[in-house]
Amino acid sequence: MSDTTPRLLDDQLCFAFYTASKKFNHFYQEALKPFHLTYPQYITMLALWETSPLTVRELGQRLNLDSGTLTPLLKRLEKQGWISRDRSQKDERQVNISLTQHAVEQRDVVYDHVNQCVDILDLDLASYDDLLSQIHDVADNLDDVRSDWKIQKAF
Amino acid sequence: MSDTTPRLLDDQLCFAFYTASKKFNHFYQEALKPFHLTYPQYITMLALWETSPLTVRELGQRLNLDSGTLTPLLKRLEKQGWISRDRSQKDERQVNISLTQHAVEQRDVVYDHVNQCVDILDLDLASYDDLLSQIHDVADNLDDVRSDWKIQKAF
DNA sequence: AACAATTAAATTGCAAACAATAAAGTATGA
DNA sequence: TCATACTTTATTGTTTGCAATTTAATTGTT
Repeated sequence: MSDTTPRLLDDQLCFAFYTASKKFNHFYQEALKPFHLTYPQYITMLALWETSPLTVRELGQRLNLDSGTLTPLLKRLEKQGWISRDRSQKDERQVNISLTQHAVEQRDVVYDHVNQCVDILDLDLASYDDLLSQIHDVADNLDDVRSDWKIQKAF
Repeated sequence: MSDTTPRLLDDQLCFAFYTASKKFNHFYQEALKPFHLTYPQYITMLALWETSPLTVRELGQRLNLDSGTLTPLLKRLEKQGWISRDRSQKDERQVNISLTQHAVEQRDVVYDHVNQCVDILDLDLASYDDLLSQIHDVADNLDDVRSDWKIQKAF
């Protein structure tokens, strides 16, 4: 992998991910317009439609986001009537995020609409899952390096 | 591709890109610490190390960023001594971005250090380029859809 | 019980990202 | 020439994203 000649911008894996991620964002932003949801709000809803309620911490682990990002995002989702935020009775530190009736009802409507948009992308299932696993591999590698650094720092 | 059962969060291509892109961001953020560059600042420098000077518009086309993002970012790069911003004489609307002497001198230093970090990722060249082209394909698909929507809107 | 250590969420501050708009220069056409 | 359209950059406002810190609650230890 090492090489003396620098890779051009377009040959950089990081830049491909950076660009593709932004384009996905635009794509979903457009697809989600009827529901007034941003993409980060949408994946938050996806996580909650899978499992609900979840604490802020659990959501954060699921989405790789910290409370600094989630707290204001969740306040917006609450204001728009998608979720409710309630301090846990058992442990007052925790805040439980649950779906509103509206969110439960809209689940399939949102899903159908978004999937209809995704279908336009015309990706076939085999290469989709293949690509997915390659991306997960890279992401795992990046995790490993991060923890390596942490170890290095610790000593 | 169409399916009645909703894909779970972890099976969504968009989420894989979203997550991987953030992890790359962390990775480079760490690697670039010695130079006090953020990742978006770094790719801006990469573009300029390839070709310089560039107008703000040309940089924006290269990086898929608009002036709302670039103007403040470039002001920060200027303040830190990496670039200079000068109104074009020929066309007063344009601002030429050029490298400082410091930036020219640091190019290889930055490159060597970052590449050394990337080597830790341990990606082999064959799958790297293969993955790269798959990602470009997906990104191109997303572009097409966006332009389709524009056409739909126009009528 | 009383203290410290840990944990969860919120807050603060900064850098992106982008839509929408404004401001200023340039090009075009009557 | 003059008015209009277009282009380029800058500005404003909103949402993310994250590091660092704060606040409050819980757990552990003596």
